[in-house]
Amino acid sequence: MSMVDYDTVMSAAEQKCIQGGIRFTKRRKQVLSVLIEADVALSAYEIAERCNAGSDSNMPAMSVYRILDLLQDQNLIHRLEIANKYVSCSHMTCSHEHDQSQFLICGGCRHVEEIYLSPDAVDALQTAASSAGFSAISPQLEIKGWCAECRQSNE
Amino acid sequence: MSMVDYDTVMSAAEQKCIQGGIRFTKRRKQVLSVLIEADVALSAYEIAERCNAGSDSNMPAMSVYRILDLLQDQNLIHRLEIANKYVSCSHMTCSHEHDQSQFLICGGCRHVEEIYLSPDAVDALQTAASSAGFSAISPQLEIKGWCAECRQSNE
DNA sequence: GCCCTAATTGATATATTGTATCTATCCCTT
DNA sequence: AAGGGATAGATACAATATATCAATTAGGGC
Repeated sequence: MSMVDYDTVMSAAEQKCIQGGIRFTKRRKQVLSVLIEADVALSAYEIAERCNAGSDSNMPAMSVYRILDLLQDQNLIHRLEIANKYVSCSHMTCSHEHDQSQFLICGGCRHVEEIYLSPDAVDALQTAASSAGFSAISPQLEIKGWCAECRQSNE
Repeated sequence: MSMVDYDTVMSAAEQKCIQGGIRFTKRRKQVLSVLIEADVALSAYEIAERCNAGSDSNMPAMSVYRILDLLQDQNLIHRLEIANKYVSCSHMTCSHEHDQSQFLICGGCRHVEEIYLSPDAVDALQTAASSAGFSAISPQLEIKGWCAECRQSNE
């Protein structure tokens, strides 16, 4: 997320919260900051740790969960169910809606990479899902795989 | 799994275990039976409960986890990471290898449906993964979506 | 500015999922 | 029958997540 100016992202986030009818409080800023500054996906407890690292702040894990739910509702972060971890949305400063996002998650080291599937590929998934009686696939796709490093060390 | 004769499946499973150099013990049969007879994906603790339901059997959850790992190694079951649940493999009686399997998981009710993606669709995913530095996607794909019922009740 | 209300946070308890470790038992081989 | 590796039992505990109620804070109308 260091490709976009931090302040720009944070004020875009604030706007989204206001539009969503919620406040962008100190606590919420703190959690979002940690995710924006992290270059990896983090668990809720890891986020709490980073919030508390070397400061007088006392962020309980329970608050982190609460805030994560909320940030997710505002489309500011993504929860990766395969990894049980969270990442900040890479489209926070975009004004238009992003109805699709896709993540690759390494089954070994749990490294997460955001990718962009062709509309055709997404269509193929949607078609397969429809045939099975599912009216829609999630706009957020998680695909497990193996990064080159983990692939090597496992063979 | 009721489409194939239970005994046929179980003896195929036994063969796979023997070929894998492990025993097909009473405990392991018990866990696999529960999964074969279930028409939904089950959590480890749900499996333990079903093992113990109305009998003198005492299957601890810890044993279930151990056995699930083992059955997975023999390709007899699948662990669905999005749902934190397990299903029996629908190809247990096949003699050839199945290097791909795909599951749809409802984000609402967690209903699981096995689907079959076209090789083209899988290729598209693999290509996207390669571009992102992943050498391989998992042979087991999990796609979250919404079944028709849950879709309705959420809108 | 003050009060009222609703949103937010704190605090505690507990549920759920999963791993680690050590001991006891089983069963195959010789 | 004995030895040894595989399997199962038992216990503890780590990690992830939810529920609930009380305390506090912030914003809007007066």
